[in-house]
Amino acid sequence: MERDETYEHAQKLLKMTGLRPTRQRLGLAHLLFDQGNRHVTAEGLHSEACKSGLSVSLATVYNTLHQFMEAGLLNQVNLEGARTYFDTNLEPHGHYYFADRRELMDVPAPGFDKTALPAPPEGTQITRVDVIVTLHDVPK
Amino acid sequence: MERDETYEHAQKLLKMTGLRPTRQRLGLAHLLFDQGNRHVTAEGLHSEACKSGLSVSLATVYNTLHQFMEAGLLNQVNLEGARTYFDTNLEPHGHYYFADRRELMDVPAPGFDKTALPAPPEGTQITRVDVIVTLHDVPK
DNA sequence: AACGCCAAATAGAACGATTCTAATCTTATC
DNA sequence: GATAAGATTAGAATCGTTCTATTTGGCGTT
Repeated sequence: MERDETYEHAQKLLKMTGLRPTRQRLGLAHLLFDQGNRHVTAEGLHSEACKSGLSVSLATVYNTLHQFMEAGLLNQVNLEGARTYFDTNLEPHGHYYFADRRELMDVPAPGFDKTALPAPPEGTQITRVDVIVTLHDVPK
Repeated sequence: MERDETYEHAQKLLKMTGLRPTRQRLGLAHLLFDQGNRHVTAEGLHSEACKSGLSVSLATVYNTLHQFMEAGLLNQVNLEGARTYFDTNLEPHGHYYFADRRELMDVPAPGFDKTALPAPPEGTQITRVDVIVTLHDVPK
């Protein structure tokens, strides 16, 4: 019995967004959304895709990640060192950044209340709130 | 009566840190610390220095900003787009990021409690907490 | 004031992550 | 299966930043 490669779930997501279900987008959607919440970089996802046998260029990975962002399927996380991470968890939450390992983890309880923020200055509106807790290994 | 260019305050700061009071470091310290809290980028500070008649290279601005960080005179703020800002406000606080203007402002009341964060995972310690509230102009 | 040592400053090359460009290939439609 | 619009591609270009090798400058000693 063969492995099912129809990517039903990914198909459905793409249909929702109106993006054409190309081989690359399907494969990337599958990697991103069919295994629980993830934090990926473009480079990371690209090499993962290549390993899994999906032929896709780095430029397309960038394009696709941005399109998924636009479509509201992903969130961006910005942190030190120019590296951008993409997060499949759409709930409001914070992040632990394990600096020594360059890895991200959701903070279960962000410990801050978005609604408790002071009203933003006149003529502006809040578009995102990022809470990043940077961690280093304790030297022993 | 001539303008006083001895930069007393800057001199004092450099003495405290043990960094040699070179012309460049004095000038930059003066720009950074003698006019209230500031948020600067390396590029921004460099062009400001040039305009004010201080001859300094971009590399030196980067070096100096990092040395001031090491010395605890500055904090770094990381946000989208690979651009790093340096902040002279050393108190714990959050930031508004005016995305349309690419400008930073301190958030008077951060609206979160650092102590309310869950204990970090075993073997790690919190080295920084960044709270960034991104704002966009309201289209009217 | 001249000497010399070493830290600091410099220009420009190198770098990593990302975006752009122009050509080629796919997909959906007729 | 021809067509047009959209998607993918390799590689060049860009941005902010760091590195490198060389020159300059601060400062304690003669």
